[in-house]
Amino acid sequence: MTTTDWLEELQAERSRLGRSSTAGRVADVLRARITEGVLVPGTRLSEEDIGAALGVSRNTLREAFRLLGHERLLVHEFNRGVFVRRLTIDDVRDLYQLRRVLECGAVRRAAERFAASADASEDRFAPGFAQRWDELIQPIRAAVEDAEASAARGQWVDVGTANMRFHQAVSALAESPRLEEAMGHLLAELRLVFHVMQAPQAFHEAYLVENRAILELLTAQDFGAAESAMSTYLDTAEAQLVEAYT
Amino acid sequence: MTTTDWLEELQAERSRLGRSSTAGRVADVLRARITEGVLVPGTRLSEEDIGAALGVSRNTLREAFRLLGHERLLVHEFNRGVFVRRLTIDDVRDLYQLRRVLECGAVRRAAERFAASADASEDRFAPGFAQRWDELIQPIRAAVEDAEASAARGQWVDVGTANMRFHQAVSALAESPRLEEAMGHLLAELRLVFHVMQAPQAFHEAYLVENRAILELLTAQDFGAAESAMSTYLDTAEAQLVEAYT
DNA sequence: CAATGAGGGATTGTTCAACAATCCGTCAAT
DNA sequence: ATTGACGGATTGTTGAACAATCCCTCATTG
Repeated sequence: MTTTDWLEELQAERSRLGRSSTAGRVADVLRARITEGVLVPGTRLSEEDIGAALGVSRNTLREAFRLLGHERLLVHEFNRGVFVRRLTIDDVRDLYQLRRVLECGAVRRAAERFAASADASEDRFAPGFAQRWDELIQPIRAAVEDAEASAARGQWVDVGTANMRFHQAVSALAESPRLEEAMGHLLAELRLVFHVMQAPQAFHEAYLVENRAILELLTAQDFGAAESAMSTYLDTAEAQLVEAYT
Repeated sequence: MTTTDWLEELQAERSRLGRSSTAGRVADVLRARITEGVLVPGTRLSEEDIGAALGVSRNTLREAFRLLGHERLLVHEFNRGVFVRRLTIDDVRDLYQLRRVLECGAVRRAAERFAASADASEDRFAPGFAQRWDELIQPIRAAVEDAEASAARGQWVDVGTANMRFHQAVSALAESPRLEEAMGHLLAELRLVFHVMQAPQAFHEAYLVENRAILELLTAQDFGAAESAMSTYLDTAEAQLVEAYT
């Protein structure tokens, strides 16, 4: 192990160090409450009350609000305060429009890079993409298996989070930090919709087999079929969600 | 013109009303300075100095910093201050990776919706997409013509901004507010790279004909060719930029 | 001469208190 | 039922204050 290896390992842990901002931690707490569904969409977050409850100043709290506002979990109305975002049907449609672009795009990028690294002539992109394929889809496989295990135990909220992790892992195939972050924000926003839905079992159960199918297609390196499977998945999910949302 | 029409028009102008936040305006000023290239990447933005220069309090200024930090124009290093973002080569590659997904994805979405609204059976998406096609590509045409006019006048910075508007307009084909916003942030980030480049003429001139070609393909409703043309465009642009950045 | 360690000035992180601006509900008037 | 005015409550913004941290300098040490 050379010196540079040590430094790279340390650099990977740096993110854990710089995390010590009060506003950031406050944002973490609020984000958890929102994604858990404790803070229902539409509720107003009073600066004074929450500041007193968390023991932080109004200024610091406002910093945290800005953070969550940019993640679209809160909306900030001037001179009125911040509210937990309430998504409209158009928002849901837009989110799925973007999911189509991001998730199918990630699969497509993976396919192109796989092909580019298969014939060794053109490896302009990350080297050895095809050789690393088994590791690359490992997180996807883990998410699918977690979802199936949780379903067997009847823990449907865990199925939901595992399902989210599945899609996050698929988007990670593009190996683009910005795409991955955009996908993370998108899924956090979608959670706001899922919480207003009843019957999580019927909703999540149907997607178990679809996720498994997409995983097998990716394992078989059949990218075209995987992309179209993802596309139809998103079509049905959007239709189901839009219907349940009215 | 019925009453509901009036209300919809007013609602469209609401965004112009709520814009009166001091932090937001400060962010606008700083954003302009950054995208103009006056604030060179790497420079530190002192809270005290800028606060005094703009006549705003430190707290308000920090809110503006946070806004621009979320747009990735500034980086915030704990206990050290905020700096104009300095992009690495990996950042440039990632930005183009995301451009491929977003811009090609937007063209693809447009193609799918065009086909869906062409056979009137399935118009689940926005109605009459194919009928509105001429209006939809109008902003793209305007951007191309502006770029050509500015090039004829030798105003190469205007060519650059028109070029940006071209790609923004292409991404707008998906009619997804979130995709459009993501594209806007992406292009603002890319401006940081363009400013460190010399010879704007040689850089932008080559893309005039390519943009025109993509426009003509879109006009002819040849979506497949338009998407692949955009893809090769991004390939060459990325290669050129990566080379110039070393 | 290189490396280490202590000191000090400058900048940021966070809090607090205060005032102006704005919103919202209530109530009276027409 | 609509309009207008009033008052309480909340947010927007500021200025000051103190603690925490960083960065530069310089002396020490081997």
